[in-house]
Amino acid sequence: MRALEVRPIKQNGYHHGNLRRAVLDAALEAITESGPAGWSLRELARRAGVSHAAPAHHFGDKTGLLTAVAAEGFGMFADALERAGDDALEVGVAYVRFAVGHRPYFEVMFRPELYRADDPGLTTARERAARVLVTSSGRLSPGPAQDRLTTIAAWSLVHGFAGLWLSGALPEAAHEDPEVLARSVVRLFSGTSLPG
Amino acid sequence: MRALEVRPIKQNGYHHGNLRRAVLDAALEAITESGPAGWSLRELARRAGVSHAAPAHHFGDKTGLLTAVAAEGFGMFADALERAGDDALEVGVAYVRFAVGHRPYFEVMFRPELYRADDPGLTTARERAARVLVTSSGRLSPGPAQDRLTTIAAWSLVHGFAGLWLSGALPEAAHEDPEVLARSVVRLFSGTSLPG
DNA sequence: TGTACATCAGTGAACGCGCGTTCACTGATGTAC
DNA sequence: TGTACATCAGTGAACGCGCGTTCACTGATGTAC
Repeated sequence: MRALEVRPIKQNGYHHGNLRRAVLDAALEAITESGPAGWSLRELARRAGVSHAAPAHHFGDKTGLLTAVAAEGFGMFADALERAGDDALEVGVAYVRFAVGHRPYFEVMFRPELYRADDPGLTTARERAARVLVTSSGRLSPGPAQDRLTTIAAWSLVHGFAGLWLSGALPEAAHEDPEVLARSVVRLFSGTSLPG
Repeated sequence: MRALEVRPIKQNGYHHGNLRRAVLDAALEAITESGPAGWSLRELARRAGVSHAAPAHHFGDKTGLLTAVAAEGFGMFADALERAGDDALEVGVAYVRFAVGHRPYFEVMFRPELYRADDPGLTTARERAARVLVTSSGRLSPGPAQDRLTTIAAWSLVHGFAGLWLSGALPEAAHEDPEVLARSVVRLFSGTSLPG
């Protein structure tokens, strides 16, 4: 499952050239509108303007397609966290930014029952993301014995904030910038909160 | 949608007596196995041993059924949080305990796109639960200006922990008691963490 | 440069199946008298 | 206590539809010579 593979775009009758990408994009669109379960392979084919058998040709079945989505998502996610560096605050904010900015990916990534969690590319990217979380949160730990708890707490905090935001459970915050709010929340947690 | 209504059980041919409850229980079972989207009304009818038209008779459609599940879930959830009292630690632990112990309810409750979020009974119960969260977390706030942030942070923490636990994202914790681990995590957050 | 051929991405017709919905019907229950 | 009737929960046959899957086919591309 080489999710990030990009092929040259050619649109001449047979040999679409980028059908795999087109179906993935249709899937992301459909997930945005109806969630990871509210559509069929035939609907994706319709959206992508290809024959109804084409998605199965590339991905086998829905699970294969969602595995590709999750793998691509974890790759982008790991990149985003790594770009945030070693600082726990920035990594936390990047976590939320990714979830809000790449909602269809995020919605699939943390529902492993939707895809094949043992996909090698996916696993590698997920571990890469986890490494950033462990490293950055470690610096918040009051002592080595609390390292693991601190990582779990920091991860829970940003993951929960993202989930609550995405589900609309924070209605009073609907018109705030989620990134700004997340920054305040993480700052409060990490004990460097400023008054006001 | 009076989700908590209980009728006398009578099992004599026509007039099942508790068909509504039977279909709801079948739905909870199906959600446990396949998530909130991986089944049909006809499958629930088969599970409950009633005619295939019966679920629609009671709930209209899938959305109606999931509204009943969410309403019942929020009712139980609010009860559980209220039982935990004013203490933020105990409320946080009760939050996680509910999520882990009533997974199919929890999985529906925080996906409002699955149900009619304006259902009156549901709304009332949800607000009741929110009140407990606001009240208990307020006692952790460093000052009135941080009350709201503190509530969001505390809520995010336990919500995120529950989500990560349920999705299996904390594999190294798979054999620990989620309630014990949650207690440690919340304790760390609330600044009363004990060494070890 | 030209021809023959293997490969394989993508097509589209055909299939059987489970779905939600409709609707006339059944029969248990409660109530009126 | 007995009878007639209205109500309505639940049934089951029938429907049209979209689904995933299969499979013979098409035609663009790359390669060998």
